[in-house]
Amino acid sequence: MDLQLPPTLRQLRVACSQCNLMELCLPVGLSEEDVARIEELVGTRRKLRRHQALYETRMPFQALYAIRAGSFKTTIVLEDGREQVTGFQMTGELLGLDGISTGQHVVSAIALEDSEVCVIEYARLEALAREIHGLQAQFHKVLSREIVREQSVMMLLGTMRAEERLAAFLLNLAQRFAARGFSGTEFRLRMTREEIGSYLGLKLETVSRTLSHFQEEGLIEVQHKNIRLCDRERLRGLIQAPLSH
Amino acid sequence: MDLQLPPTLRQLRVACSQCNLMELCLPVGLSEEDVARIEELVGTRRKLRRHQALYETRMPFQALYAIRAGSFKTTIVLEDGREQVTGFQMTGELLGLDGISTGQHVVSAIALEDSEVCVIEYARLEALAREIHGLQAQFHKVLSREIVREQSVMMLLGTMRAEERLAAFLLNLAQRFAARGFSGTEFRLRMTREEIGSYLGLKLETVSRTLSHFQEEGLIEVQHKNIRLCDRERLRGLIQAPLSH
DNA sequence: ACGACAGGTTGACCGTCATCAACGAAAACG
DNA sequence: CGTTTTCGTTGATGACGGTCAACCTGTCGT
Repeated sequence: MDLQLPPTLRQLRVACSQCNLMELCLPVGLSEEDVARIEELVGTRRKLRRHQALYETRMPFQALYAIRAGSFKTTIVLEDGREQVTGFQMTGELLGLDGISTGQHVVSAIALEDSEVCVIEYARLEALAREIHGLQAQFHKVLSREIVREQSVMMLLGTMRAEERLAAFLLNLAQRFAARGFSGTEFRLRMTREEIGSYLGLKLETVSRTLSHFQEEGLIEVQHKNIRLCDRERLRGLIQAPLSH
Repeated sequence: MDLQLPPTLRQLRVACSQCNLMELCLPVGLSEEDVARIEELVGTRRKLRRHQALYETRMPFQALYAIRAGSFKTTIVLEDGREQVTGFQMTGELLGLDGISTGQHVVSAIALEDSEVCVIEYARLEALAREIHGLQAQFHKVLSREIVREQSVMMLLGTMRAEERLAAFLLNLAQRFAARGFSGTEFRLRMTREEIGSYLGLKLETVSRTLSHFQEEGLIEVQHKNIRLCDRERLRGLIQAPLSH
């Protein structure tokens, strides 16, 4: 599969207004008129193969990326080599927000499968946000939403037990798949057990064991990377009432 | 101590340009001219007693708050009552960023001591940010910095052991005190062991034990809430090389 | 299509930190 | 100013999840 598309195809820009991700991406809530104006934001698009880095720690920050197709993980590494997955991103979500702070990327973004992103040059985004109130508002919401998301991960890592973490993780994935028009009860994990564990502060063996355990309990069905949620309610119950504390 | 100041004193607005926190707060990097313009941002100030809430979960979001004096913790609670401290904030830092996303506050902000904040009406901030490029840039950096901070907490909670967490916590506090012109080697904790533990994903007993252990090792001196860092280098070393893994 | 390797599962054992408990000290309250 | 409550320390014990290891399966690359 060749990533170098012929020039004609390459120029063929899929306008935001034509994109089926509009409700999930930056243009949310903008008027038709404003959407037309922000289309100039997306200069180019970029394709990535599985395992390829969109950007890496310490690289200079210049652009944000909206995921058009595929999915990513973001990771941060300690000096001693320990690595942590800080998030999994799906279509419509924005990558690169961490770079704004210092002008250098803090995390690395790695494609979990062959993927494509829209490149949003940050300087242009700032300029347009000064002109289009709706864009500014939406961008701030995206930033704030990321703050909130990370807070709930902190909650998960700080207070939850392994079962609860996995349950919360699966339900979160399900909800995001559903928001994208896919099944919220049956889906395929794009990441390995080790990546899940890294995100949840668990070892891969614990992830594997806990998934098996969920299956024995009839909560889910697991077959490799294919997941099927059989009993959402009980899964949800797991989070709220860990062990009748 | 009366919180109701006489009207004259109440009106007496300490302008941003006169505030000694300028280098830590929103005006960072702005021209004198621009600073003059953003002074209209701070409509009022608000004093809080120890343990008083600046805002709480689910309260409608309307303003951000810049800490003028004192310090805060932000906490999030799960339905089952479990609580987690998501951050400790000091002078010059901004509170309320979590509310932008949904228009409701997600966390609660509680004063750790008698404190004072500048109220920054969010609508005004957005309007001014559209006019003053430097303010927009700075605000985005603040949002992004919070994202990055939370990522390093995720790293801490996900991969570090109790000793490492405490060491990282103390060094971070020290650095922030130093940035504010206070001693970076001797300071007073504003929070309880339980709050520290909640933030670090540990129980208060573990926090207490680990601090005692650090003291035995000659790394720090602890007396109640007073901390003195005796050997920053070895403390730092603890984080990078946990147990020669 | 085949082989090599990454990814996943399961078991046995062990370490870190949580839990329960008792005590002591400081600080907040009237 | 004394009393009560909150906060902190330390000890004993145990559980949860980490570690090490063996084995299996699917997938990727050639």
